[in-house]
Amino acid sequence: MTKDIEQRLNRKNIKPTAMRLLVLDFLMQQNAAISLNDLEKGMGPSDRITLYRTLKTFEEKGLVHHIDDGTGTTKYALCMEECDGDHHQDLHVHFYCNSCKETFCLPNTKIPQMTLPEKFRSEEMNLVIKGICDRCNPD
Amino acid sequence: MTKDIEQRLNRKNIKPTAMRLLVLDFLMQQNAAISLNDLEKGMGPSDRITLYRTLKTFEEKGLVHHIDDGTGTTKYALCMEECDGDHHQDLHVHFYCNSCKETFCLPNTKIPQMTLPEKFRSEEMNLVIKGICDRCNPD
DNA sequence: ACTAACTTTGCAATAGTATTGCATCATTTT
DNA sequence: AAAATGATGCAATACTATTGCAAAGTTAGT
Repeated sequence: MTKDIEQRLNRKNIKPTAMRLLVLDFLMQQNAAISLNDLEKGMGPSDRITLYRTLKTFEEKGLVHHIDDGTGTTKYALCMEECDGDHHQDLHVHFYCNSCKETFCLPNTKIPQMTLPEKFRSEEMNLVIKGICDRCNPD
Repeated sequence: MTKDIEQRLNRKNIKPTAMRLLVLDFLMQQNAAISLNDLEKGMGPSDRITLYRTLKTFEEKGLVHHIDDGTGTTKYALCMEECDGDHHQDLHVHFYCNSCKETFCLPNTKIPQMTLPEKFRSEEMNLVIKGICDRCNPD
């Protein structure tokens, strides 16, 4: 079972250490984006800074992307497999639920094309929508 | 001259103290969004916390809105006059220039309507575009 | 297998932003 | 004029993010 986890690291040129296998495994079990704190609590006892750097490494290599959802706490989520690691702030929307306080990727909701004012050139975009997520919505 | 500044405060039900007049005056002179630090430096010697709370008050009353541009430092900018103070995370786009590191409101660039997945309900949206602003663009 | 070079990990420490508590001063109300 | 309310200033704190450095682990060359 660790095999696919290990391969996933290899495919991104990340040396598969024990720590990294554990972190990736944990990340793959999440359905919402998680903060460093969540990771620290969710994993067995492990050093916070190492976890921090593990996430950093994963991000540099294009395995995860971080989400700034406006809460002041950075969240992390796995990238799509095909993400190439450069501009993976990709074009999908992030959703923060005001009720359950979870942050989700909406991989199928893309940021629409937009015309900027004269001479502005866009390099990355970050769209966070806040509201009520599907599971918290009573309708 | 302070008259219109004072009136602007009054219109938003903000008691026009000396401090607040100064802060609003300063804000009106900016063409980019500013951080608490910018404000502190730009004003004469004044207490950082008071400035912080002044901005908070302005925000609650719908006079300014804050912008989370992903730099980790919250920026503030004046709202349009007609902003009613409730959902003033309005629908305009914010732009962060990777070159001059300034953050701007693009009041005429609105966030397009978008279809969310089933049962997701949107309450606010925050779109930050990063790139090169008009003044830094050589073209 | 052994050492050198490099990478990862863990602990300590620091930086910076955001935020609250409390006492003082000012302003408005009765 | 006293009481109540709001604003200000200082001190202190809470967090998140980040760096330095030394120890441990891994890889490569001989």
